[in-house]
Amino acid sequence: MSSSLLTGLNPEQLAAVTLPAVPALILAGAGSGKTRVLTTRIAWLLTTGQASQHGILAVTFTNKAAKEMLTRISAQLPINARSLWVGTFHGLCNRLLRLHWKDAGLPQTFQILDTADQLAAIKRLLKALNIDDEKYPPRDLMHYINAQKEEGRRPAEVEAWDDYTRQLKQLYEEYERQCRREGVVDFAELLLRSYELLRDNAPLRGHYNARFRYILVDEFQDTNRLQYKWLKLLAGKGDELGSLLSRVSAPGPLAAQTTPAAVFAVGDDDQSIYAFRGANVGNMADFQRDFAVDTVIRLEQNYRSQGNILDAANALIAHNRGRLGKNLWTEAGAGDPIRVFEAASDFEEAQFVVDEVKQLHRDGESLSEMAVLYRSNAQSRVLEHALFQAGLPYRVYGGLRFFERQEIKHALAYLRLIANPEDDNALLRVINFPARGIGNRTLEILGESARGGGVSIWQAACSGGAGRSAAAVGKFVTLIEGMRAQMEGLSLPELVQLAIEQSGLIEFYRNDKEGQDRLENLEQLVSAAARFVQENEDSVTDFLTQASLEAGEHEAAPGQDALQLMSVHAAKGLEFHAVFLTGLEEGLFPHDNSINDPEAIEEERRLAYVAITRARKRLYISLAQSRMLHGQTRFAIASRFLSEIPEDLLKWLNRGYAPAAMPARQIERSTPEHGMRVGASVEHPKFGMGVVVDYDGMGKNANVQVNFGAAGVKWLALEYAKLTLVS
DNA sequence: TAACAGAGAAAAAAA
DNA sequence: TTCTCTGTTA
Repeated sequence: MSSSLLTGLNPEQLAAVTLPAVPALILAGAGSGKTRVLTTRIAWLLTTGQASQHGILAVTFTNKAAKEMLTRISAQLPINARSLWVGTFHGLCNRLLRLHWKDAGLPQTFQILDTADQLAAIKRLLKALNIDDEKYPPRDLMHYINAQKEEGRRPAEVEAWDDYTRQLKQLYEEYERQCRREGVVDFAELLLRSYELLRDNAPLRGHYNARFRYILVDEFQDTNRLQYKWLKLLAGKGDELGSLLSRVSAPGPLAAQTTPAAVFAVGDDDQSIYAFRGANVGNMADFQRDFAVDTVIRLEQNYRSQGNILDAANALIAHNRGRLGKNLWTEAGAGDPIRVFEAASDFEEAQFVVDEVKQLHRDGESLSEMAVLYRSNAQSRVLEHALFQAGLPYRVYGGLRFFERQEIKHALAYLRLIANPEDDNALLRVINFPARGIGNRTLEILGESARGGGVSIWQAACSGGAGRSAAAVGKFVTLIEGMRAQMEGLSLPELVQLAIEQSGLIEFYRNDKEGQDRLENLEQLVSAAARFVQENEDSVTDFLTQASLEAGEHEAAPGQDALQLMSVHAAKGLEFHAVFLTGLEEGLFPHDNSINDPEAIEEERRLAYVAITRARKRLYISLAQSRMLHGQTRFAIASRFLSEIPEDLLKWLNRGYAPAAMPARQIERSTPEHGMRVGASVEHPKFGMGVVVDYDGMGKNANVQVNFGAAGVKWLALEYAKLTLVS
């Protein structure tokens, strides 16, 4: 049985899959069969009887990855999906907290705030405390609080050195109080609370240490500090502070005496592209040190891309310093060169993509096997326009997901309110939606009376005293109580139906001339609830939890064969026959905001590496000399990343094109006497290559403004600056 | 209370 | 350019 499981694995994959119970770091390059190794290892542990379904925990970052893993395992073995702990960090923490809500100090039916809910809660807090939100922008405060939690710090552990930080700390504390009062937890809290639960409860920790002997981690390079600390605790590696605490509070035999679980960490430092949201690549080194890892396996054979594409990726990423080190190779041939197109404008670039896609499609490639990637979502507009004109079907990834849509959030807020009237967030969301005559003034009065009495807004609303709008508020209270009275004996989908009808949401969107899509989404919500009770229990809390933890897919409904448009971030983990990597310009990719920070540049480079390694057979790289950005035409030079790819791998499709062949659109200014027209390429002995952005003055007073990319944008006096015209 | 106009900002994103 | 937020006006 296990022999068939292992056939087709290469030596490194086989070694990883069949490792004994030791901590191991698997450096899995792009396209090296990482998911296969993870799932086969689980299947192998189970079939050889080394572990029971009970004893394995596997953690990922996205629901998609978790589902994929479960699907693949069950294709190899009959498993009980419930007894296997496979899920996202947040999903697994939620599972722990639901099981041990009492020990964790949470109400049994605690609700989960997503980012938008959290921000709303913080705004409300600032208003209640009368804090100037100019001085303490809600968004900044949210980041501050989340950052503290991700470092594992409660307000008591936060250092404050001046009035400003003391205030931040104070606000963090008030925010926690508010969450506790309302019975809600945010995403970071799921992690932190679950971490503290294990840290402070020695028997419980001992139980899970004894249970999960095998812990597998996917995308390890994306873990943040708290996630790593959580893993350490769960693996029985203790936490200096934690074991100290438990030694004081629980003398006697310690859980720390159990042998640590075998942590199988799979990651790729070269694909670490989420530092901006707290990912800490340093966890890979920490892991090796803390767990005394002496098994590091490199998966370097790539099964996805052809040679030239891999060579380009390897050469590019070699410019980063401090890598753990890896070099992808393939048995496939070199394949096509990388096609490079330098367009005069973003319009021309889009047209190029359209023409090539059409050609490939004519040659028999399906559109869904082709992707257009860009650094920032704003770039999709021009592309979409050109694709639309050409009548090519396309699908854009990004934007709002199903459970993030306003109509869905409104409907869920009614459900939340029925389930828990103390939920001020939910109440404020819908008390006047659809409009029922309860305005700001009324809400202020309600808010003050709630605060004064130390009660929820719901209770304040029930006790009347809402000023002139008392009648409207009373009607709202009656509405919600009416719904709650009727929910007895209703199934979840029936309850959803009831909520969207009686709240007036359906009627509101029916009368709204742009509400058609929203109506359909509300209907889909009822179907989603019906599906949920088939696959799970008929529980409102569980449904609301899933809605918070799984906001749904980013893509538009799949239907016909369509070209895929997405940001490079969104493309991670995917692969395509042909990839168009667009906008390879200084200032865009790498982005302006990264240009002065060497670490940020390295992350941009890893991002480019991820983009390149998405392609199987064909890779196109394009750039535009001029581009409409923020309503203005900007000129840029080619990205440094392009010059970091060996020339012999590149095939320039239009190098040395005649400016006359450029579409009329962009350069309307005539060429000045010195020849440095806007858009011209120039070279400076110190600043290197640049592009002329503007000029003024004549003769001895002539100045030109040049964008040198990395060296910045500079005004230079032509008389003194040693500028030479290149093109 | 709701609609509207003007100002200001604009990288990426999972749970 | 286009979206979001805020303050003003009907």
